Amino acid sequence: MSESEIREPIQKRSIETKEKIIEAGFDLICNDGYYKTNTSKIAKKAGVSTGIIYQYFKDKKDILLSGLDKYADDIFYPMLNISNVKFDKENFIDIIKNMINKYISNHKLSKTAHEEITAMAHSDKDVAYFFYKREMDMTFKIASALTESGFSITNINEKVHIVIGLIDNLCHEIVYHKHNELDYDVMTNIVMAEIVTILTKKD
Amino acid sequence: MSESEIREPIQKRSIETKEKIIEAGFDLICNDGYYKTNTSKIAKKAGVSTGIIYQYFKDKKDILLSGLDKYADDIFYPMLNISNVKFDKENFIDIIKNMINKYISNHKLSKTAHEEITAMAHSDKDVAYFFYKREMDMTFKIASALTESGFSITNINEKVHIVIGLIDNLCHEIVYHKHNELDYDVMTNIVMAEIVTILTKKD
Amino acid sequence: MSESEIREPIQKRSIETKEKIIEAGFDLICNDGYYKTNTSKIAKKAGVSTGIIYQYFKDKKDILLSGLDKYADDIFYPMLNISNVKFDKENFIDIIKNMINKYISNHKLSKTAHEEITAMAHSDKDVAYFFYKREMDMTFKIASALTESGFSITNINEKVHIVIGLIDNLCHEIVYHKHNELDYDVMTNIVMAEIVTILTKKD
Amino acid sequence: MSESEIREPIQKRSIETKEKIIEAGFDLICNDGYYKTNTSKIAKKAGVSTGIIYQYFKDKKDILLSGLDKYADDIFYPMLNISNVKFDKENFIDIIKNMINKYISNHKLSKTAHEEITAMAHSDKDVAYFFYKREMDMTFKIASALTESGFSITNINEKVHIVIGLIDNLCHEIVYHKHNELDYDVMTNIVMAEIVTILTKKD
DNA sequence: TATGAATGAGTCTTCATTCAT
DNA sequence: AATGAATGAAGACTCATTCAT
Repeated sequence: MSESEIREPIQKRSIETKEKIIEAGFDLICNDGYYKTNTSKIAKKAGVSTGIIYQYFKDKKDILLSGLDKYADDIFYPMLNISNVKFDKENFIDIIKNMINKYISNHKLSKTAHEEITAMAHSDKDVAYFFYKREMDMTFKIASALTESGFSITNINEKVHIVIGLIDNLCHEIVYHKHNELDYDVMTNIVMAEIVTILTKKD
Repeated sequence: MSESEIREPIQKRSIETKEKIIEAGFDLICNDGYYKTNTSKIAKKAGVSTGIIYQYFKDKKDILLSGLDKYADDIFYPMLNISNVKFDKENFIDIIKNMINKYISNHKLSKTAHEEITAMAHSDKDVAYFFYKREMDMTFKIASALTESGFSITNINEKVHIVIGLIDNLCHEIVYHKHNELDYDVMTNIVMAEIVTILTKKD
Repeated sequence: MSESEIREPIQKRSIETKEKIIEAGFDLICNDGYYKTNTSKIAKKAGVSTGIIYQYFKDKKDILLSGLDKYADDIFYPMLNISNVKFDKENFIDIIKNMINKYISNHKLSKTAHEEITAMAHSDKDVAYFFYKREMDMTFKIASALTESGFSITNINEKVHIVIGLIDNLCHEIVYHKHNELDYDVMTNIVMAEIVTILTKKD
Repeated sequence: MSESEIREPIQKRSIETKEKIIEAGFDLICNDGYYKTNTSKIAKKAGVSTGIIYQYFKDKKDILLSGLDKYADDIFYPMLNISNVKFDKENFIDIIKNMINKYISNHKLSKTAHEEITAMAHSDKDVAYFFYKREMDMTFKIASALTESGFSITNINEKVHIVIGLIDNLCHEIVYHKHNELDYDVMTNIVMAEIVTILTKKD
């Protein structure tokens, strides 16, 4: 029906406007949730009119998706930057530990963001697809890093994927759940040991 | 003063009405998602009037919470029933395997339900709290079962919690993601082995 | 998507509400035009809330269509009532004359209504279809009336249809255009004579 | 004071720009309807910026009106060209037949255009006025042509006007309605005969 | 107890028009 | 003379909740 073309900004001013909308919109969605964020709030926060939003974005969700493109790596995959550091047998444990810490501190930074976005990833197919791809990307990247660092691991993708899940769960548990009955230092050590086992054991 | 009290049904008919609302509401929410389910649909499906809903429930979310109370165990923790089966060293692997299969088939049965509810668990604090408690319950139950079956495991709660997470991730991956690049049989075997390692290794 | 069922009113109150909305909506559309009439004006004029509109009507156009169902005969086909009067060779001219007068006076009564609705009939496919059917209905009715009154006319439907068009044009011209250069009495006489010729001439 | 004057283009380029806007705008309005055509689509189709539109046109409707000035004769009064051909008693029927055919084929060429513009003529007073004048123009032109061709007809304007209406109705019926119950060949013949009667009968 | 009619604030989105460049 | 970014009021429609019966 409405073939109102989405404009790809050319002028500097409009590029800035688009960025402002993404930033404001993503920020609100991360803090308040997708359903509690409305376009007028986004416009207000971005300091623009509501109308302009629909010149740069197909709809509200498009803002979220753009925000993910722009910020998801920082929020969800901060370890990818660390992984530039070469893995090697000696600093292996430390690097993993580092990744976990980085991951946790990052979760803490944007506590609600993780939750709100994760919620969307479970209920919205576009967001789900976004993460579906990212997860594989990350898996491959880490697998490559390991291989390049001299590790020779069978079924490496499967194993890395499992490891990422382990870390994810651990961090989530630590940041959000705070089950008093669990000892997180112990848990972290178990997970760390597990990771080592998975990645080094011959099968 | 004139706070409209939520009625706790006493008569049989009232109880049935309340149950019908819970069932209809939870079913719709599981299938379509919380935000796409409205109270009029729920009333229609339950065969009651919209007005009556607010005599048994505080608000729409209250229906979801009630539904969780009633159905969550079946949907999210089907292995708890299996766990009545005693663990022992010999059938240990089989039982785990069974749990995983049960878990997967259950996920498949109510594919969207898991996703929609998980989404809520990440964005709504009440639902989050519900699962926060359930997770610990399940952890303790399984830990007890293991202990009663003669296993002697240090830091058992932490380990079981990690194991549950492993299984959860695996099932989710298998049911929803279907990353073509991953071999799920291999992945399942790795996870299985991992579980055994975690639960049996002396630390 | 939105399966918000349209309610068929049961209670007396709701039937009245629905009628009020149709009346208010159709009246506004007839006076101001479809595009200048908005749902909140309709609600206000009907003395109801905007929300209730969408329990009885699919959308704004549904109100128009309902209005047509209810009022179109009075506005567009007032001659149909007259046509109950039997045609016969003697009072034939008088009856036609009567029809034309009735038609004209009716046009004058609801001057803008005719125009706005005619506009819609030319731009909206649903409204077009509504009149598509009505036109044939009217043609058949008049044709039957003629036949029953003893007229024996070949190709009667075609002829009646043409006659209706002639009357329509004449009335429209008289009511709306008022071309000063034309003598409407003369014109009426010509049209009348023409009608007689068409309906009585053997071909 | 600071009324933004509408510019009358003098330079060749400006004139071309204005023409492009008229063409694009009128084309879109004819195809999609006035309300479904927005200025940004017009600008895009014309290959100009939205801003420039308001330097040549007072508002959106001004474009439509300009389009009518430029194209209406071709679309709505194609027979006027034919009427250059002299009427005479011998080829009279053929010329009328020709006019009808030309009219019909023209309607078919721009099916939606006729409908959309007719709709506007019934709902917008400016467009209505445009056609109000054109109708008389055409009536006079054809009347003159007939007179010049040696016909001597009383009340010629009234008669020609009625004839035009007959043709209009016929064509509209044939092109848009397609009532299966009507035989259009028969109908055309009746109308043709009628026209001859009207224009030749002494009264 | 129960009904279902009614509310009205709130949502996303559109678009003619203006304005800074 | 021209651009295209920006405006913001207005529109159709939704829905959790309340209320009259």
